[in-house]
Amino acid sequence: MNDAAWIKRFEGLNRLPDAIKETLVKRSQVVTVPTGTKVFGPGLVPDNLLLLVEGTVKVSQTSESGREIVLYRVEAGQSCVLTTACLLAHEAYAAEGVAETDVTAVAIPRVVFDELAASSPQFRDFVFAAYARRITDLFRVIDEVAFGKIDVRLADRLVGLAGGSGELEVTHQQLATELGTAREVISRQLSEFQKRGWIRLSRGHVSLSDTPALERLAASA
Amino acid sequence: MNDAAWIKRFEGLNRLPDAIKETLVKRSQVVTVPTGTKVFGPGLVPDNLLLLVEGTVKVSQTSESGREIVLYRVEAGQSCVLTTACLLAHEAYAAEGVAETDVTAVAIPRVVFDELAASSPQFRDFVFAAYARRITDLFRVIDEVAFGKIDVRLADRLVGLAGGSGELEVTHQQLATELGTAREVISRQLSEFQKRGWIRLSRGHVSLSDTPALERLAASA
DNA sequence: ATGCGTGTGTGACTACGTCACCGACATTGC
DNA sequence: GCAATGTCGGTGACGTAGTCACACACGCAT
Repeated sequence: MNDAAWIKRFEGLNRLPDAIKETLVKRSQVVTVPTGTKVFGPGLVPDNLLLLVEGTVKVSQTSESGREIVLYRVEAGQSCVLTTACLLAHEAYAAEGVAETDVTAVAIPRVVFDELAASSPQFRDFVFAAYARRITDLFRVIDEVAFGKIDVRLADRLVGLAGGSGELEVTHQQLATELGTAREVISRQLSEFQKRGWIRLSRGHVSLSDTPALERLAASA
Repeated sequence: MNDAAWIKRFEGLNRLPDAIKETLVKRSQVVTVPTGTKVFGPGLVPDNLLLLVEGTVKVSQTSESGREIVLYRVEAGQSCVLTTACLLAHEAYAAEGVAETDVTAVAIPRVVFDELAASSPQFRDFVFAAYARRITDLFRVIDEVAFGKIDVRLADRLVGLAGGSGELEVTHQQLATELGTAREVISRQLSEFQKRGWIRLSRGHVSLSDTPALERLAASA
């Protein structure tokens, strides 16, 4: 019962009454999945709500034509809440989630989710706040795809993905997928960034040498 | 109590127990809003969930740059459910909803919504099913904007907007807004359709003369 | 008729996406 | 070591979509 520790990681869950916390801990299960695992996706009717304790899950969508775009990432302390809609509506899911790192998560079974939603206003708040966040993310994606310039979007993504180190191991194709564009477009844009001295390129590797410059470009959205 | 008639219009609400139906009818209010009214939007924290009995609400998003794109429409028998996330998460909403026609709707106050969510599994199902539908819509928009060709998207939209009559009163600019693109692009595309004999154009008016052709193009998504 | 606001047409240009292809590099098996 | 193979990245030519700067057409009010 003392692994209730994970609850602290989740913004909205602290406020839950102790009785509810207990149910949550007792009736859900801590699971770990290795990098690359498909957490949910078309054909997989999910029957758990996942709360990510550690790691990140990349949620992306693949169109009929086979092209792919990253919708958002679920980070530690967040939940795969959009799956709940399908979870309860028994619908197939158009997007798929893949573990980008080794992931530790708490899996809340459908029935438990439903009980909690019934019994705890705070839990409902938690769920709807998570929804609001994701939907906002989707709105942002639509805005960027529809109206954004790729140099700006790419700069933004590079900074976002690099984290503190300024080093990232990605292929041009992977970056193209992030933004839902073509590999060549990314290649050319990266060359341009390199020419300006903002990054250094090598096979499967990008290293940011002038992060502020990239941030400035990204900010000019 | 006999205006409970509207409940029948909503797919998921028929299954509600009578007691719940009664609460719903008693504690919500039928409202009518005229064409053009802003139903929700940035700066307006919504405190009602609207169930549309009659009319349609157009939900669109405007980017910082002032460009606009239509996200989806709420039709009779559906609900503005995405607002509930903000409703309960107390967040501002990035999108705005405008009554496209005179609208009759049932407004469920926040507290009633919360009570129903607590007390009725069927109501929760209804809400999450509505969510699933909207989210699916958003995914479709992303897919189309990112990977779709405008001729296809335009053909699809023309057919969708025209309804049975095959006549529609829209400016090229409005169609551009529908798809999140530029007026010139629409103008040229419409000219092309006209050249092929699929439509006839006049100021502020489009009349579909070969709907099947448009549908065929739209289907080749 | 004159003027004005809104809606539409057009050409030149830029940005992005597509296609076809080639060469560089890494890995594996020999 | 060398060759075979697969992945990754570079490049030119081209097509489609979005941008910019206009000019013109129509409807309405004065």
